Amino acid sequence: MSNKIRTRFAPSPTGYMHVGNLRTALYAYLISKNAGGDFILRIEDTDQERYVEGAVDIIYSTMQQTGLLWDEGPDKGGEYGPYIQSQRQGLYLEYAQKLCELGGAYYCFCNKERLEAMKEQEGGIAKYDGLCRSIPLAQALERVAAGEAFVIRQKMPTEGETSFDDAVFGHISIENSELEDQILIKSDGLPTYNFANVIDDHLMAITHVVRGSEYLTSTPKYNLLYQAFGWAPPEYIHCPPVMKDAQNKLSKRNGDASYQDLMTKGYLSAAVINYIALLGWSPKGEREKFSLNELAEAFDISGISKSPAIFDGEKLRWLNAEYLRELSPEEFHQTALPFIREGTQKAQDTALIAACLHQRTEILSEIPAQLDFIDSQFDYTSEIFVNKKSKSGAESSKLMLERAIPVLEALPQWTQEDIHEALINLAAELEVKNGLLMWPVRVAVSGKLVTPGGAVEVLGMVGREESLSRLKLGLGKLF
RNA sequence: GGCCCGGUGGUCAAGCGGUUAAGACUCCGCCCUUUCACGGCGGCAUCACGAGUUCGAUUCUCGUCCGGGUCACCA
Repeated sequence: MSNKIRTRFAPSPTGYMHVGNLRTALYAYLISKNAGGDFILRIEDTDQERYVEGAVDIIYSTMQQTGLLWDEGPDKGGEYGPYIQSQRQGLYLEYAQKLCELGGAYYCFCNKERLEAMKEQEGGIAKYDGLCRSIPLAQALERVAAGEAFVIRQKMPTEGETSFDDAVFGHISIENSELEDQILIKSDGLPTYNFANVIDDHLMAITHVVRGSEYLTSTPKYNLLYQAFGWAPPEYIHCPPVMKDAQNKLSKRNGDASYQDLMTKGYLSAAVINYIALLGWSPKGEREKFSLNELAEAFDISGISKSPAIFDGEKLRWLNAEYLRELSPEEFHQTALPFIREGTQKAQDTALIAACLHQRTEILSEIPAQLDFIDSQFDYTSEIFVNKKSKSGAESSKLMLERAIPVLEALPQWTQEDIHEALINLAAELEVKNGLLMWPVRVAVSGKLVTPGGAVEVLGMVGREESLSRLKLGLGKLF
């Protein structure tokens, strides 16, 4: 009826959602949304042995958190349901039988022993020899009725070649002699992935098939299936793989690149989506930051690259930092709060801490370690009072601390404004650069060379009483 | 091994026969500055190799090398 674009993401519930999967889902989503089309979620669980409990929930939650919302799916319904392959079982066998009648497939009664023996003879790599091709359909049907075990195989042409045009890779052509009579229906009656995929994509009216490039060479087999049924094949958009390094694809076993892992490390969902969109796709202009909606608007299949892309954690960090910085002070305070509390329980003014952290945080999980000086002070030596750039040394620090302590003690209120004013005025009075005074104050209160904030902020974070006591302690180290 | 695909700086990448070969991350330097960071400015660094086509190749063709994928009753 309509020419609406329909794409689908069709994962198998076999474990975690890694970045490569997520990117495929993202591209499928973007391609449909760019054209105002529909995005369908289908669960491909035809392999009962690899099914992992809870995997479906991970798929749901990941897609929801990232905003890849589906228009039709198992939980949502739609006019092409059901959207879980195990609930469509009977369907596939029916179509396979029909294909046998059409001459595109045949029943095969060869047992696994024969197949394995054949493979062994050929040195590990052997195509099925087509022994059962010659069994007349009527006879095969009788054997099936008699209860004999069988599979259904696709009948490949033996000559010529089959080709198709991929939206990314262009024209792909494969000799038919390379193609095996692949199994469509397994002996357990369930379809293989390749078969179920074709049936479902057709029945669900999928117009654009988006998937990894590992399917590139099997696509001719798909098209032969479409042809045998007399159906129009979809557009194919094969995506290059996401790599961990030059040799290895990104995978759960290789590292920690699952979406969930990134979330616990303190990455923002929007940053992850933005980053992986750029892994293998390049926008027209020079802009790199895109929200999901902006991506949908800008996405263009012609920008998808053919070559593999290595996942670069450095750049993700940078992008994540950009997203963090874009947050309003309130938003940042809120999202960082759990991490701030992990670093300090005593601190009163978490808004001040958040404000200091805001421009220095790349990933949230780095926050606690930066705050370790607040609740308790580490021991340090007087060496940290020496800083070349501030021209600070032991002698100057001693003097600065001696003068700063009474000034701070005399402060009626421990606010950032008052502390700042008092210290700036003191420096002016002593006719020294701010840095010369600020350095010893900051290191004495924190005990650290690097802190998320200057002297004024650190005093505020640690609090009046504790700060003064630490300043005196620091001064003591200088004698 | 057969077949398919790919190869621009360390990484992501633009580029479609003539460019000083964009841009981003990283790294380095300078400025700003109350440490670090942020921000600003500047810098280092790339067309895998060899032929051919062409007045001219990063762009086209072939070969070599390197890498990936695929050849399951897995998806």
